[in-house]
Amino acid sequence: MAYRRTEQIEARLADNRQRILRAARQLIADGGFQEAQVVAVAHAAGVATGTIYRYFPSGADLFAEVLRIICQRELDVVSSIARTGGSAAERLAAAVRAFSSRALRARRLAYAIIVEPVDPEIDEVRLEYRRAQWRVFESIIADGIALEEFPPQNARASAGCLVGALLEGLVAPLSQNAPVGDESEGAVVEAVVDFVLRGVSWKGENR
Amino acid sequence: MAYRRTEQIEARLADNRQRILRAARQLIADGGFQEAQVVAVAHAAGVATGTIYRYFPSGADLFAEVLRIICQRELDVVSSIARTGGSAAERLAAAVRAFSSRALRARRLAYAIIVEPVDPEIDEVRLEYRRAQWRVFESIIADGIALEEFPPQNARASAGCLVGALLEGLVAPLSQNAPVGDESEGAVVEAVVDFVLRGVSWKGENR
Amino acid sequence: MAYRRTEQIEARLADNRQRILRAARQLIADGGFQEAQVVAVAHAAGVATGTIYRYFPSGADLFAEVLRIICQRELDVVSSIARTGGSAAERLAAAVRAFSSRALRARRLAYAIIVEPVDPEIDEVRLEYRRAQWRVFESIIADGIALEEFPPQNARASAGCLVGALLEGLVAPLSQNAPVGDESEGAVVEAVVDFVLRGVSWKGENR
Amino acid sequence: MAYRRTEQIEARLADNRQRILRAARQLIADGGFQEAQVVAVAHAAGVATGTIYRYFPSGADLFAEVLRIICQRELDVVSSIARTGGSAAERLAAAVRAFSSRALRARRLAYAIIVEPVDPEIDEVRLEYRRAQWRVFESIIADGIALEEFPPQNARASAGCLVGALLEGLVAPLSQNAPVGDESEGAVVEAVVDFVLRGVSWKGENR
DNA sequence: TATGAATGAGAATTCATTCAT
DNA sequence: GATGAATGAATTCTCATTCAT
Repeated sequence: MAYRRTEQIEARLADNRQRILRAARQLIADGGFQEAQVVAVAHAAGVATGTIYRYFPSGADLFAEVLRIICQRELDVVSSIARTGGSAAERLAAAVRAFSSRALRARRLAYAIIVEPVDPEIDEVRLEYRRAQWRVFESIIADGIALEEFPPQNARASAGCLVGALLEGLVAPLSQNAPVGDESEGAVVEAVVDFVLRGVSWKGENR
Repeated sequence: MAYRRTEQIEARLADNRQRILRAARQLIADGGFQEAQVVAVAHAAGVATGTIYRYFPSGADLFAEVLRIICQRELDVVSSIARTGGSAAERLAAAVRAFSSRALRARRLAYAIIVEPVDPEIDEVRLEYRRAQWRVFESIIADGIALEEFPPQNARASAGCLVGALLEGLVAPLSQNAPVGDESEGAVVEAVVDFVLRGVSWKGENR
Repeated sequence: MAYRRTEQIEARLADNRQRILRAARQLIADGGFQEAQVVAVAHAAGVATGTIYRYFPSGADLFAEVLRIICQRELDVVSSIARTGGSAAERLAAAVRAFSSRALRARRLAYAIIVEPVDPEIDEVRLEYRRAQWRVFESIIADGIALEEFPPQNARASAGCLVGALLEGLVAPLSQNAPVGDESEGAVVEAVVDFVLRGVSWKGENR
Repeated sequence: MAYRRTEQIEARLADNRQRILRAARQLIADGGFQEAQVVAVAHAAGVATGTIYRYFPSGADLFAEVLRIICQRELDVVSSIARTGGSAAERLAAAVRAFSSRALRARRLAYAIIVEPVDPEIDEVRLEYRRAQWRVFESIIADGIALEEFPPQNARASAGCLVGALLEGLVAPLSQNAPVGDESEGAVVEAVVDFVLRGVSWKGENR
């Protein structure tokens, strides 16, 4: 009898794919890309090693896909906030806070996504994500400039600085257990928000 | 006749060590830590594999040493500028410009140093370097706050943001051949300088 | 269809393990631990190097396991004989003969097991085996002392001497192709039996 | 001017040779053949690595020579005692005690010499030494048989057993930190002496 | 002759990928 | 399609021996 790709089979396939991706994500979140080896992912997903290669051309592709999914979700959250009403400064602050709070909730994962590269192919995805992040912030900044809420500036460069400030100011030190001082995390987030808001804003006189 | 460790021999030994370090540095600059394997370094340095181990306890130690040297040099340059006279803002701008111009000269290397970890031992060095960078900028900011040149702020957090802004704003995109726009590099540097200066400064009113 | 670990597959796995152990044993028997390297074992077993590591955590573990198996078998034979009925002297003689005849059948191997250490981990197994051997003979001697079949003596020290006499009297010279004289092996065995029996027995007068 | 091998030069050469041999001996005594690497010997002897190769064709030859010297000395001591007056039993006991006390004084060395092989070439020397030891004891036993002090027996086999009993009874367990009981070393030596004397003597009746 | 830095073959181990079942 | 044992190239590190100075 001929082979039929029934709905049931389709469902099982999709399910397997999901389980693999989820397992990989979990492993990355726990131990970074370093710990996420193909065999380990297979084991965690409850499938055989070879099965991974039915769904992904290679281990690198799998991890790139994981990264892509996570990044996309983050980006969606941040950019939806960015589209909310309010002044540019308000939208910027909200976006920064959203990014921060999410990153702080899953530090090891955030570190792996943002800082820990392993493979050029994976790095490529990471970079794409960063560019997308830049664009989200760039558009808010550009809006602010147009409205004269922010001074004229290279919006793209400022967006880059902003993203960098977020990453370094929040993710890197926290994920590394490098204390930033006695402040609670919330205070650090606010300090970062202040910094980046000043960074894009009109400069005052000494007072 | 007894063997003498003549100056010539000393020179050869020192030279070998230098050649190994330089070869390692070059390989890292070209292909990151990924490409920098002990055998490859030996080959590039024109020595045998075993020779590497006469000068360094392990491959990781060699690469950590490379990183340490490069970072120290960068740090020295930036911190010596940070100690020069002038207002806090002037010193900050000078330090940022020095950092930037150097990083732009060796992008792949800067990327490897700053972003690409490989080994916990190496990562440790990288992290120390970052903390040192933070401290340099933190002290300038603290000075500025004391002089009321800058507003009250979490100097350490601001320093972190500043370092992040530098890394992301300059190193990461440039080293990845991701164009930041049509501007020349110099313009990007100035945009970054503007951003971070605003980031630490008094905030003005909309105008 | 789901993968089933069928009996056939189980058999193949067990067979592989056996083949690796047997290949290792053979290599040790031929050239001692010196010649028994992981790659050589893999080759001899007809498997890839990596396969060895599916069955054993490390090369040392493999070789320790080989040693353990061989030693255990020898010990079982000798100690089962030691538990047979008869006078202490009869049991001792029987145990010594059993040990000897087996050792003579595989000299190089016996030598490797008994004399040739390579690795602390392997040495540990060898040592345990010797201690177990001591205990077997010690208990027979202690029985003989209790029954006044043997004179009072340090049973443990005597057991050590006995084991040593066996090893040196039989294994070492024979395994090294050092002829012990014109006698057939059987005669040597009997000479050793005589020696150790006298060694534990009442001493007579000159006659 | 022509090169002259003056007495002074001869002396220096002999001195170097001695220093190398002594250093090697010391290293073997401290850490066994395992620790005695050519470079380490050179360092300990205060000469260059290459110098070793002026005096010995290879590392193995050096260590074999060390073994030869130590063994010869032991043999000389034991065999000179064996030639002293007294009954065969007295001479045997004296030789065994001499051997034992010397071995106990330098256990690690004794272990290395007797038990720890490393290299076939070195092993060869060890074996020769054992055969010489056998012969020393064999001749005493043969004398005892001729005088009817000892019963007829295979003198060579008995000598082998005797050597084995000594090695296993004294050297192996002690050097391995395997306690032989609560007895002091002296008691163990005496137990071994008793065993081997009984081993070569007339057997009595149960009493 | 003496020196000791350099050599490089060799040994152990890892892990992405394949393929017989 | 799924399985997971098997593969083996790749990598690190060691140490006896050589040879330019």
